[in-house]
Amino acid sequence: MGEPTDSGPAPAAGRGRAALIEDGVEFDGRDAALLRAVDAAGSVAGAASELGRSRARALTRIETLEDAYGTLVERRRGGEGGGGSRLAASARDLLDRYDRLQAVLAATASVPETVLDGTVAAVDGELAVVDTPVGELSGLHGGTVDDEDADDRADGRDADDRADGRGADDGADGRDADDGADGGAVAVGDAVQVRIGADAVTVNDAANAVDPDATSARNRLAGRVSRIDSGETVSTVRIVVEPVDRGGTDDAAVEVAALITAESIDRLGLAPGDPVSLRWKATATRLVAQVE
Amino acid sequence: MGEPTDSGPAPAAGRGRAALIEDGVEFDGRDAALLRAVDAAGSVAGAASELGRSRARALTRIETLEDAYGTLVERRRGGEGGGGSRLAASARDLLDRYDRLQAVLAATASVPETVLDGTVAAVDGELAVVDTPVGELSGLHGGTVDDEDADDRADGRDADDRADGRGADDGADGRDADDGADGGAVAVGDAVQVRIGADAVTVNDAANAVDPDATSARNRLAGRVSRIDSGETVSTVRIVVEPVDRGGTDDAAVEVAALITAESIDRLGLAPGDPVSLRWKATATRLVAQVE
DNA sequence: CGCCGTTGTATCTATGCCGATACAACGACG
DNA sequence: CGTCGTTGTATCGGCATAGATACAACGGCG
Repeated sequence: MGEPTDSGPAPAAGRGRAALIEDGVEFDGRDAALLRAVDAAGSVAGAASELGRSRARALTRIETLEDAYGTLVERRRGGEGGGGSRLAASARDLLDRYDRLQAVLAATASVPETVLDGTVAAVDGELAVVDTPVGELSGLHGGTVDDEDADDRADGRDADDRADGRGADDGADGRDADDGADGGAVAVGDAVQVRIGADAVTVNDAANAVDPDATSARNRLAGRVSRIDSGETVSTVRIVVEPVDRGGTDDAAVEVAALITAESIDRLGLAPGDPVSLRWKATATRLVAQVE
Repeated sequence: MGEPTDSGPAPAAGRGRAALIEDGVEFDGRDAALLRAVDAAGSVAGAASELGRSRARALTRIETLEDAYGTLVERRRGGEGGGGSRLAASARDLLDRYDRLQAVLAATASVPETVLDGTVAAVDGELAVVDTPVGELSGLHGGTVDDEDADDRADGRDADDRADGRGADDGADGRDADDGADGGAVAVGDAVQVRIGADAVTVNDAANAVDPDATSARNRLAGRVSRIDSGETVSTVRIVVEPVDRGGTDDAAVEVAALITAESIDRLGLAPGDPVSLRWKATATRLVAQVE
């Protein structure tokens, strides 16, 4: 494809980069490109020359990956055409998984987010209630949902016949040192950031109140549309929410972003100034310990 | 803190690793740990010795980072205690941003997801309609929402007085080579994975139908609760959705995962076998090109 | 003024990863 | 049986990064 003069592991999405990790071995964009090239060329040698990188290195790299991720490439030497290599089914699953991670990263980089600073008011398991300028919001903290039986990873998949080589074994993954912000757990009184992805916020007609008991969306705010940044088919709607009076001095208006389709804007008849009701799930709200 | 015998950049979250990228310079867990150590020790020298790494390297690393991210550490030599270093406000913002990325990554690694294979039926801008075993679903493809004026990055922030050193300039970010799956754009007829995060799916009482015009959530499915994996305060509910009859042979049942709070389960009175209505936003649905 | 611990800066060395190269083993095919 | 292009395997050198070390500059403070 392009000129192979490029270096670097993987530019990936926007202003972030993500890689899978298993057993201490990273699987990054470079590895993904290698597997894809093997798939296309039908041989590791062909893939290496296509990518302009060393064949021997490519082979040892594949072996390193296979030590961590299991069989990825079925290699055969001798025979028709001198031999050749094909991707194992698990390699395709791995690539799919990598692409999904990449898509999620791209999404977090490109989808607007609302970040509110607050203090933890209550902690109950992996859920916490945070006191923010717009009132109490609840969200998730900590990395994992199910700590014990991890690797549960749902996967409805479907009628497709692919093997689901997902689980692997995980292997405890020793070192978890130096990340600073430990696991992500918070305690009452901690200063935290409340992150709300604009793609998680549902906009409702203010008049048409939904029966609160009929939905699992907990967080709720009322506000007025302040601005609509129209894209071709997707628009970012910003809603001004009046801060609650907490006696403090910090009573600036807060703007919450919501990403909705242009069609929905039409359907709801949204325009700046309109009163709307916002709603989003606690489980789509992430709590991040604040630096200071 | 721990013993500095560790190496490697940063194990980060679960089975993934992420880093920020600006101007070709990666900001990873190692850098985050360095900045945090500087903040704690009050000097780069102290931070380096605390982390068990070279002081000179730590300094040059900070300079490299500053070339890309702007001022991060205010250094002062001579004077009381011989000098010292303090984190600039933008460094705290950067750390917060890194932590948020980490949190999102950890979330995608630990939150169940539903992946459906389908084929693109229609593309309209960044939105696409995909034909899946359970009918047509719409979701986002491609990395960015606003391509032109990127770096728009909403940020309600709030009354806090922090400077928002977010925007930077981006700088086009040259190389976007070797990722294989280009940008993420799809075309009609493409085989794609439809990724639905369990934290995006809202569960509604089947009886209590919400006026479709009152919400911006587009995707809708009816099904029955098949299993509830209860966590302490957050549970994963799996809902079996009957496949639509498409004349094909692939008519296995599809299970969709939804992450909801235990409290919501109580409130809705959910139990296996109950009919429910699922709802989630098109903008919370990511389309990923399939490998083969 | 000298002490002190820090920030700057330069240089040498160790390490690890990658490309380059070379050679053996393999097995269908002509 | 020889050819062919591939998979294995080993070794060498280049290059980038990090650690180690050394020394100058700085500026409060005793």
